[in-house]
Amino acid sequence: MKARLDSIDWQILKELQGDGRITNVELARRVGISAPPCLRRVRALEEAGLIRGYRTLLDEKQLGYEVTAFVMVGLHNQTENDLVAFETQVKEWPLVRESYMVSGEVDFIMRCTARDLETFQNFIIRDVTSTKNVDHVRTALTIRRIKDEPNVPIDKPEYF
Amino acid sequence: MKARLDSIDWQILKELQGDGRITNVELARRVGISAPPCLRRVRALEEAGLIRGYRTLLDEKQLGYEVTAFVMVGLHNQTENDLVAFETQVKEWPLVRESYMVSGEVDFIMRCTARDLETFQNFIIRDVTSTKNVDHVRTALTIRRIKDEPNVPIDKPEYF
DNA sequence: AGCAAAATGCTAGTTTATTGCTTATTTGCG
DNA sequence: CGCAAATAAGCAATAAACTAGCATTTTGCT
Repeated sequence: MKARLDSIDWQILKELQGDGRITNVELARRVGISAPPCLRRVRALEEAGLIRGYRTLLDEKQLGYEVTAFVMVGLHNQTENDLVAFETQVKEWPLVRESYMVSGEVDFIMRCTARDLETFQNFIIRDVTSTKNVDHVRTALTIRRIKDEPNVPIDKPEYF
Repeated sequence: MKARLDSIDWQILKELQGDGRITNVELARRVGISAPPCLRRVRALEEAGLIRGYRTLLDEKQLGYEVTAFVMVGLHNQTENDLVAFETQVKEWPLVRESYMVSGEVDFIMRCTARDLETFQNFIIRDVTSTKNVDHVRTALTIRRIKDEPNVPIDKPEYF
């Protein structure tokens, strides 16, 4: 595992973020080295966990998932046991795509996707609100997506 | 553009979601057809917009981005003009990775990433709260990521 | 400067991507 | 039901990419 990333590594990460299916040859060309060392760097970045994986983004609407919503949950008790218990539950709910434990007025924020409003409402009523230790649940249905650039901005590394 | 997806298309999407860098040969093998028609299907899915793109997921922490937070913003006025004005602003903030307009107690939810807490706080104070028409701002710092599977669950399509 | 470790580029063999073409399958309609 | 058109699949061939091994260069340290 590398102790530190040089400017070529940063460029590699930047290019890969923009296009996860770029060929290694093209990637090498863009960052200005030949293909073999480029591939070795990518493998090393994967190995080090800096690259967590490669994903294909799909259009949820077109696939029949009409509803995206945020669900904010507050628990009654927040001992480590309570938190882990809720986490375990969250992981089992297929509607939950992303979830974070947060500080503030709520304990968890979850981004959920459902085929339709009814499915979502059933999920909230039957599953979420009825879960042990859940104090309050607030939902926010998304009306439109404003921005979707999950990428880290690798422009001015300020790092090397 | 295809009117409807068959089961092979669904399998393709499922496999690609799981591994965005799988080779076409391997993908074809998994879905049970030969490589050329498989590639043609993928291209068609891209063309139709069902595949929105390919991304590489990076470990933000390791890259020096310590802070991930959700910011919920409510506006004073919500005419279409006001909303669009705020959206335009959101798109220009590099800290904002994802943003949705939502219904409920707040108007916008944004997922933000910053190098450190100070950067984030400066962003909130200097940029967000001082933006025209912003009524209230609530922030929730993430303590840990519970789940991160942005993928649509393509298991029981109930669709074809 | 000089050595050791690490990284690069080159070459070549293998695998994959991609295209044109033919055959098979599905679809729609009489 | 059966035919014709349209659609999709498979095959073969070529171009491109992947990847391992090796010689060379660069880097980091004393």
